[in-house]
Amino acid sequence: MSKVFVSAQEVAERAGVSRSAVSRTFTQGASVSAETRRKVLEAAESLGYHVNHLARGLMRNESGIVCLIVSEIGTPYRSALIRAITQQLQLSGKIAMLINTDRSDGSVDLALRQAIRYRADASIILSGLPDKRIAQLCLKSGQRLVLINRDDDQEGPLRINLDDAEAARRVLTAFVRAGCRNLAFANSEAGTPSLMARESGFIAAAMEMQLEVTVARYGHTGYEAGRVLAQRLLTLPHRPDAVFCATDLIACGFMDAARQQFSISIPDQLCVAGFDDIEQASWASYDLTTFAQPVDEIARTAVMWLSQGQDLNERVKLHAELVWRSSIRGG
Amino acid sequence: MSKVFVSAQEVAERAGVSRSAVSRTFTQGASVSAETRRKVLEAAESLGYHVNHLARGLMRNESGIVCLIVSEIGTPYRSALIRAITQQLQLSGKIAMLINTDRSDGSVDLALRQAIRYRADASIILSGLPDKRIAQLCLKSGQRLVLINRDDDQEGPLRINLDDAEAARRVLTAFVRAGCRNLAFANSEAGTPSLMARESGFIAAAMEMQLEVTVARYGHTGYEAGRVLAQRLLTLPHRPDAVFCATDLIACGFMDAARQQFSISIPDQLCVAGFDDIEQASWASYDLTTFAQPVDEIARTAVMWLSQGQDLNERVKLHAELVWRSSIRGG
DNA sequence: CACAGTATTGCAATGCTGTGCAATCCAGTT
DNA sequence: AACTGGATTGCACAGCATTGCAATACTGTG
Repeated sequence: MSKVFVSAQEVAERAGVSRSAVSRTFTQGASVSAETRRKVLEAAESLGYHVNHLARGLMRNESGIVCLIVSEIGTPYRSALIRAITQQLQLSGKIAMLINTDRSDGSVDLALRQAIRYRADASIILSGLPDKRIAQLCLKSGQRLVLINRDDDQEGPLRINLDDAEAARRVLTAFVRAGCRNLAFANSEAGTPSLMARESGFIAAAMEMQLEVTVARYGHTGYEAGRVLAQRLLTLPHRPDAVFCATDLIACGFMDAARQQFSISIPDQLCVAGFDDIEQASWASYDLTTFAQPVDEIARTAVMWLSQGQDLNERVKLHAELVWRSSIRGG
Repeated sequence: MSKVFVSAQEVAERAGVSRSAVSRTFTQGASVSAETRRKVLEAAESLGYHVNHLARGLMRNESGIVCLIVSEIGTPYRSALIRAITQQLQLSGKIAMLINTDRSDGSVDLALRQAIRYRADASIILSGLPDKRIAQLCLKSGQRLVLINRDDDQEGPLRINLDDAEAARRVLTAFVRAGCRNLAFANSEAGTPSLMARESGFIAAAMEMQLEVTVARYGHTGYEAGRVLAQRLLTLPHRPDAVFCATDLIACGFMDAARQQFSISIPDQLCVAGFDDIEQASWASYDLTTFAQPVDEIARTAVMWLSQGQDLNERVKLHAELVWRSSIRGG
């Protein structure tokens, strides 16, 4: 309980060198003789010395910390993304600070303030959008910002998005090829840009083929919403024979309700598509045709951008690959 | 790209006070007049000042950082626990650093070293066990350690575990009451203490009732393992009529394989129980009887212990509540 | 052996904040 | 008016590591 970390000073004394020598031993590319280095490392090892990154960050004006601002951490897609990002960050010598914004809604701003306090080199935002003023404050402080799947026209941050509309078009083609004419779109009420892009992309593609789409929206983006949406859409006079769900979680709920409460056989009587390719989509009970979020590519893109000095204010659109499974006929 | 954070010095100049006054304004319980406070806050707001937690941590010898050392972040149970812990940490004014140890295997030690470098006040370990020497180093530095679900006899850390054996006993009772006699246990090869405790607890309870248990182990703890285990156990001459799966993920895989490949009806021909109560266990396709990991209680216990000064070296056993659903007959 | 050139090393300043200590201010009291 | 006690305030040091600069050690060459 003494809380005594050993400092470079002590290592220096034990090794019989100056404090600078210790510092240089632990700094990439600094000039130290092999002999000094050996003595320092030995002393450090025996005392249990570790460079104090707080002090280093203070001095270098670069903490090595990257803030991950996330809501709904327990969700399959989010947690997969977190996994990928932390891995990439660690590979490039940085470390992730995780901020959970599930509580209130001003909390993204709170999170960004926290990021500033710890002098994070960057923040990666996977939940709501930050207030423009605070985002500017971050950028002005030299902190970089990455927005994932939340389209925004602010200048400065890197914005990574998927080709949602393109994906929606492909789903439509698949549905039509399977002989479906009675289309539906199952969405949540969250209204995030990527969800809305899937919805409007789907509707637009349908319109080109003279087809109509019944849209239903309900609650948060999750399994339960899928069940409720199934209740709504499958009790319509013209029952849909194909439904594109805005996310896999919604699709799972939808499929379960369709089978158990309406005894509908998938894909014979109803074709279903999802989005995200969460692990559960591949489970035998669902075997859902869906679009894979390129989580590793997203993570690589974000972290690479953080390491580069130039090219602020960029916009990247990544491709979501169709993963064909048995929830759509034909293929 | 200027990377210029505003410092207390600048705020002091703008407000026409000393730097100490600024510091005191942002320190709980320090003595500042209302007028000075007002001037400081105003200047701080207009300049966009935020206390530098790196410097504060350096000075106070208390960074406010808690390291979460986790493997398999994308897994439902793990991510739910991360969510609960980050929430609790934030409520008590701390912040989580997330370290992903999925890569190599010495990585828990690497992670702890990282924790020391950032002078984390504590580390919470949800993955492998740390080398004893390094754990000692952490404790000696005044860093606290929490081990969740990984029993270990080291002195110093808080160890939080569940009553796995007790749970196993209750499952057995339920199986017997449902008329099952041909018992099986489906485990992974991971061999973590909690998994093994469930296994041996189940076997011990069965033995008391003169029943035998067929044990199978395979691969990592996940859905795929469940499928393989089903292949093995359901092709035995004496096919089991009840199986206790070490985790819900295994149970989901097991159920899917049982139904689709063996056309077994659950719970009529086979009773299934799981452990963790992940979200998917409540999905209609599974509706799995299982034990709820008290994630919020775990998180509260851990964070509370971190805030208290005394009582190092403690051992806490929490209760996993049975969640009764339809995968076991009767109820 | 002298000298140029390079590799090491130590000094001291720097980054930012918290806090003990002494000085100062203010209000209230006799 | 002098004095007392408490609240504020500023000074200066501490905490830890990085790094420019100048001094020193070392290597090789003519």
